[in-house]
Amino acid sequence: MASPLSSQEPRWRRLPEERPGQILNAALAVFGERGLAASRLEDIAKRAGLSKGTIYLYFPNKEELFREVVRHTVITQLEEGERIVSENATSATSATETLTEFMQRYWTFIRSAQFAPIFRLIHAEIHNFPDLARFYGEEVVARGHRLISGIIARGVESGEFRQIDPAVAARMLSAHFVMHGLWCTHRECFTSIAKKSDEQVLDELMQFYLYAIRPCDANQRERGTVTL
Amino acid sequence: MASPLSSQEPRWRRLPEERPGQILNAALAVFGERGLAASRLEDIAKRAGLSKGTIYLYFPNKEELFREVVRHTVITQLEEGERIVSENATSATSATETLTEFMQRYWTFIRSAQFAPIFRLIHAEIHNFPDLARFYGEEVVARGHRLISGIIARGVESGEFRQIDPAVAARMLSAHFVMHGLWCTHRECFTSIAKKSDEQVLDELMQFYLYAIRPCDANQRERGTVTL
DNA sequence: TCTATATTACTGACGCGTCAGTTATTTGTA
DNA sequence: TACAAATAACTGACGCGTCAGTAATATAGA
Repeated sequence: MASPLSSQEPRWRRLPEERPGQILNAALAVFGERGLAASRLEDIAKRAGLSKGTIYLYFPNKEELFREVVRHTVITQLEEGERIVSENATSATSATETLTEFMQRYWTFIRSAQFAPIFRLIHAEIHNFPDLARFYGEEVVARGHRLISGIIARGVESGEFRQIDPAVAARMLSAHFVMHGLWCTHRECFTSIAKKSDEQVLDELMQFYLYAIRPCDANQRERGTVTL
Repeated sequence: MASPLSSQEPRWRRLPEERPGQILNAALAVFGERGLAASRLEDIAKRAGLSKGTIYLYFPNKEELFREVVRHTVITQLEEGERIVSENATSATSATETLTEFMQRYWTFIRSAQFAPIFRLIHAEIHNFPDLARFYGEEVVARGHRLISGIIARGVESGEFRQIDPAVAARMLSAHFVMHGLWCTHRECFTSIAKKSDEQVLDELMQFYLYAIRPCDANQRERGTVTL
């Protein structure tokens, strides 16, 4: 794997700035695969190209490392998400266009390497870390739903979407995306999507959802333009 | 909790027939709370009102116990589900009625004490137990989706539902229900459903989904009859 | 040379799995 | 019916491996 160490190269390099991030990434990967209890600090260290002791220079213990992994990952994703959304806010497009673009972004987020492990971890440890659970519920789920329902509400007002409770519609969208994301992460197990690409699945999600929130007449019109 | 033992009552009773089931139930509860690795056999034993050694009279080791917990729970639920569906098959009702009734049953299943823990466990251990993952994917998810798409297909044919790929529609239904089931299990964390009852959530699910699969004209008509 | 950074070797707690021993129940015998 | 012997069911303390956390040692880099 690695080239044989020339005697010149140091066995390791001092990189105190980069260590926390490296450790957090490695930890997310290992925690995500094995779960908190079954993950060994030594495996995390190996994955980060370090020794176990080094982890303890940056994190007080396994539990705090776990907390930081969740917080760090979630916050990183959140900022990334917010950046994306604010980019889009500049162009004053229709609610449908905004929503479509949002769904595309949302799907890439859901299908990113971080989402599935974090989701699993949070749901697995929700009993043991109520503080993280609350943090996740408030800062991620609720915040995300608020973002979506904002778009929906605008569409309802403009008549692009039917009279529907935006909060409900937001939950439905989220449920679709999260669940399909999880299934796609384990394609090999779930035959119904085994042969479909991420793009195909997204397409199905968008079509289904848009039909579900559009008023009857809009769907009528849409039907005319699309050939089955 | 327990009444003080009268000197007559034995410290324990021989119940070889009932033991496996008791152990499996206790194990599901503990595994579901703590996860596989963090669960101690002694806690499971205590919960079942037994000592640790007794577990080893019925199961070879922790891992096999886990396998059996998943298989047993899943199969039990599956049989229950099938019983319910076959009951309903006798009455020749409309696809909409069948679907509505199915959704009600499905929701009670999803909201049962067993569903959330099993879901968490399978998703947490999917990497470590590929055999269970395949079993779950084939025998539960795929089978369930086939059941649903059968109902949908009938509705499409009869014109009750719009022209939609029944397999896709089945997945969407499932995604809605599973995800909302998980959220409802942790109401305290998810503010958007914190104040809603299970019945309200089901109602929202049904209304949203039915709109999404009905043809435009049916939704038009429906709109007339329902006051918002 | 000095010290912050990293490694390696170690310790102790914890929990799985075992098994010698205990208790409930059944069966045989009077 | 009564009680002893046999058996099946169950218990809980202990051995042994594993791993989080720590102490002692090494090395990069100023």
